[in-house]
Amino acid sequence: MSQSSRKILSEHSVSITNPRILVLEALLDFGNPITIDELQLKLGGSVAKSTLYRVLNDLKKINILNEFTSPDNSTVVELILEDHSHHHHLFCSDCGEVIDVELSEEFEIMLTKEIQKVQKKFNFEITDHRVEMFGLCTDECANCKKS
Amino acid sequence: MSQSSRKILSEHSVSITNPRILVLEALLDFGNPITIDELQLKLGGSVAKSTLYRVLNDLKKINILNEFTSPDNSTVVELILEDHSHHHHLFCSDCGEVIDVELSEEFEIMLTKEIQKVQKKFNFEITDHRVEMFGLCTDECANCKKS
DNA sequence: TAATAAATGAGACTTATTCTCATTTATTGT
DNA sequence: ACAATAAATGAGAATAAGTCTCATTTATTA
Ligand SMILES: [Mn+2]
Ligand SMILES: [Mn+2]
Ligand SMILES: [Zn+2]
Ligand SMILES: [Zn+2]
Repeated sequence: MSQSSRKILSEHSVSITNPRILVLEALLDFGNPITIDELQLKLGGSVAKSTLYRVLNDLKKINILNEFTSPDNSTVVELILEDHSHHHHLFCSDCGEVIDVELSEEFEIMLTKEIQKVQKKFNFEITDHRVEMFGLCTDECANCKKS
Repeated sequence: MSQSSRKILSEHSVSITNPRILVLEALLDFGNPITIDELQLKLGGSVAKSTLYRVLNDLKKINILNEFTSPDNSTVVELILEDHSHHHHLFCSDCGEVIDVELSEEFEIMLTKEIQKVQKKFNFEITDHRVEMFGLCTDECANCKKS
């Protein structure tokens, strides 16, 4: 693990520093999309707040970090790994969990065709897309209030 | 216009007040998704900041306002009107413009099927979804830097 | 029109993110 | 391994979007 975070940094010609290693390892270890709050908890003060944000920006710049806003307005980040294929997200409106979702290849193909139509219609160059789904965990979620 | 904003409010049994009328008319007049900054500009100080946020929350509560975050992290709002059908959004990463996009019915049907699969797989109750597309205006945008 | 509840404005407050700057650390060439 | 140099860090100040408080104004209703 310590190896792979260093490797990731050197592969992207970014200098290898302790905060960067710590943040990368926290992200690798968690393995799922994580809010910045949770990430800070996980780091337990080992990285200064200002440095954490700087490191996250560094990772965004080298395109290995994806950041988005959840419906409750918390900032969520996730590593983009090599084996990590294109996917989308499912959000629980109650407990705030964010789940990675892969949609079918046929669906993605159809979406690509739609995007091509939109590009033409609006004379846009579309470089990325996102499908987000919102709802409620209906089962065995310890954090969801089972009203 | 003054009529329809009053009508909207009374139809939703919300009391008719000046700030609510002013905000609704600004949104109706603009007609497109608008950032809160732009909305404040358009209102030109006629509504206090605290009141603006309260009014926007009121409109969300009666389900006639949609709010989302653009890729540059500004908050965007848009009215949900009766004639306003289900649609998605296209964002210019350069000038920040947000454009309403309707995708084909076949696409939406296929997406619904994908969502059903996801519901089963994760035991979720999915209530809403969003498709977002990101890119660049390639033409005649006064605000886009034509690098 | 009077009584009552609801909404507003002004500004204080909160809090996520950015910024500053003195200090520490990583890198590179010797 | 070492010194020189540039880059990164930590601590905390600054910024700013959004919320909250409370005294005052306004809408509703009878
Ligand atoms: Mn993900
Ligand atoms: Mn829209
Ligand atoms: Zn849940
Ligand atoms: Zn543009």
